[in-house]
Amino acid sequence: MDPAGRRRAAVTLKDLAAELGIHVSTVSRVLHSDTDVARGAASTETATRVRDLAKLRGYSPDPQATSLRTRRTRAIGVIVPRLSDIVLATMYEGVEEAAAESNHSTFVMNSHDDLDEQRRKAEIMLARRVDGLILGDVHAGSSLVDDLVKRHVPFVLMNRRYPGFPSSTCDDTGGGRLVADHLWSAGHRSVAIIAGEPYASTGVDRTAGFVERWHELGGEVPEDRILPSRFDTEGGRQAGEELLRLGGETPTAVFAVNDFAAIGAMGAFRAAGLVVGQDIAVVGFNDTSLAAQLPIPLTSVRSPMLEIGRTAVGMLRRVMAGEDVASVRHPSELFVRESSASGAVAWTGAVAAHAYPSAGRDL
Amino acid sequence: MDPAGRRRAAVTLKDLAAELGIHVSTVSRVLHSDTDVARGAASTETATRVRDLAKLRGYSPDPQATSLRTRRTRAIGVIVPRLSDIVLATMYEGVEEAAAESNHSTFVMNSHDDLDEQRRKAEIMLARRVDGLILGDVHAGSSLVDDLVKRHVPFVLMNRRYPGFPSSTCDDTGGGRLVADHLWSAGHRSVAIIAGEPYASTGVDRTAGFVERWHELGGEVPEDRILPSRFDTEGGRQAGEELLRLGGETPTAVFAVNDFAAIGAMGAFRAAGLVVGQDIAVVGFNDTSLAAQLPIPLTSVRSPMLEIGRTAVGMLRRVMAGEDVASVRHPSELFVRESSASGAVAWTGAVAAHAYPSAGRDL
DNA sequence: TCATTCAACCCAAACGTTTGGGTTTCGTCC
DNA sequence: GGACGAAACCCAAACGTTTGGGTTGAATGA
Repeated sequence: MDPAGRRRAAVTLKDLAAELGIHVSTVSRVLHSDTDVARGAASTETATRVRDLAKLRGYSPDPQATSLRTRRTRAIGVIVPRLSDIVLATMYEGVEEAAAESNHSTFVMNSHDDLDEQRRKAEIMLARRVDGLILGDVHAGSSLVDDLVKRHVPFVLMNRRYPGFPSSTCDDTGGGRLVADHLWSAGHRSVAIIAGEPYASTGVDRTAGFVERWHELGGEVPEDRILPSRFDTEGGRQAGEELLRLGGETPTAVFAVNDFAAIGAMGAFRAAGLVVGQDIAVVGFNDTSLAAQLPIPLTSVRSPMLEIGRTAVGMLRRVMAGEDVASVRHPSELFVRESSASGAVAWTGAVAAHAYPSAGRDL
Repeated sequence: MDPAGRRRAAVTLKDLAAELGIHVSTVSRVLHSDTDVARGAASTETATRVRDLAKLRGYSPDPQATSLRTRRTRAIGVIVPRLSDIVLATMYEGVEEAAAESNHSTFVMNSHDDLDEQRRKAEIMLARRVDGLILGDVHAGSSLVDDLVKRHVPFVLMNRRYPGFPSSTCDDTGGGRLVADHLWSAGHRSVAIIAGEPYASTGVDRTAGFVERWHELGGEVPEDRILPSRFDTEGGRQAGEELLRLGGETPTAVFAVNDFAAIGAMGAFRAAGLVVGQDIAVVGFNDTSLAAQLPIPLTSVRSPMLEIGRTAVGMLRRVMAGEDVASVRHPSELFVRESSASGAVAWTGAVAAHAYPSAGRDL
């Protein structure tokens, strides 16, 4: 045992070649050959000898050496606002899974939704020579995407979209419409929206979809009832409090574009003496695992987060191959629960999971 | 613009050397020199010319080439149960931050707390030639750590500990003791514990700390009132329901070793008609951002998750340098909120943040 | 019989760095 | 005036792969 505790050097192609008495290039071709062997590289007998020894010695190619030679790292960079946001974390899980399946590895970094940090993190990724980028934090009007295009960096967007660039997102507009339909048919006419950050297409689209459908139904959403907010619980609470401070009648229903904001808003309403689900309906978005398990189960629109991540990888692979790819908007489903079941549902907590209008079953 | 949209090749040392009319090794030394220049590598004049041109051309060293030569990747691998668990995600944020500061990059993978997957993910990391590993998912009695030691792989543990190996964790035992003190002094005598997975030191230690202190105070925790559980909301709900199904008197207080399990349990209790904070006290662990914002704010022990992650990186760097390092247990703080404020606190939601006994201020 | 073909290999040059060792060209000292 | 030493460089090998192009030797075809 050496004092430094140094790891013993990994076995290389050269080692295998020497042990077999053949040339290193032959070993490489055998071990790498796409079209099985046959490629004229080696006899079947030699090929099996090579493969057997490789397995025996535990050979695994040095990715650094391979990258140096092939000019590809098989690594993709992922930038998200923050991984401690369960939505992005789940999307990233999908990314990691799909990337692993195609033998890519992933670097992920947090940008904290800061424009400078986005750029900085992207530069770090590129300095690491990633083969492509997945951006989960694109801001409306950001110039970063244009720069990346100019530099011929392959990338796709995830979670948030940006017109003109390929993205893997939820059908946020459609999701907003589902919520409008639900609340309207439950008899609500006075509503408010906790709309999220204005630079994020998610919140903007969900809000737009809701408003659009609400108008179609004959309703109206006053401007001052659409409150921007952070996406976290604290942001939802602040927006909820703000809403209560506004003059005029308190709305009978609130659509928060994010489950966490919804939870914060519920806290604010409860603190003001309102009973969520009776005095005021609350609807969230994403249907995170929490929503159904809350003391007052939260109505929410389920977005296929894992799938959004997986799709992003597939799209990126095609972009890296030079293909043109179209954006994908994954359909969403509404899950109605006690938080918006308007008094009819007993407060015993029995979950009435009648979905509306594109029904989904609850767990 | 080339048809494949190929990225233009990055500028290399050779490019710079050619343009300056000097040798590539000189450029390398100038740009790399730890002890500023002076090293006899080049004149100060040449050095500035080199540096200026490098900046101008946007030179950034090829990490693959560097790694190939130096046998170090400056990459560290991180394995966690799942990144969609906000606790691990936050620790990872700390890891990423600290790693970036020392110019390391990080790969992170999910093991889903599956032993085979742990091994598989570790192998993938090692195949990528990471310089070291941070394991956030070690299981009690796992043989993986021993194997890593045998293979001289530098690693540290995070989040969960394993006797005999360096780990960066929360002082889980102490946290459990804080909860015991709090509940005891609030007058509770009949308690139950939702204890988490038996293979995770976090849950085990928190439970042990609680029980230990409870005994010191003269209390008793019946065996059947310590329920194993998953760490998520669903797991907490199941354990809560199980608890209510048990015969005998319902406990007046429940300690869940994790905020999410606590939230699930709160749901179960409410569904049974119990008012959390009045009929039954609930305490969680980790003080995730949700806890304070819940409709019924949750008493919780705050663990410094970010710091745990940062510390893990510092420890790993020392392990990689061949030093011996001792485990670090980060102290925790109890934040008392309405969920365990035993009726005295009004249900208006006014948060009474009197901490006990090692007080912490609330946000 | 001899050119041709093919299988089964080998050769060597890259990819971009790092680094242990030269080799000049001075200025200085004795 | 020659030795010496330092400053300021250059040289070349190595890290582990990949890959376009050899080179054999035997079998085949006309």
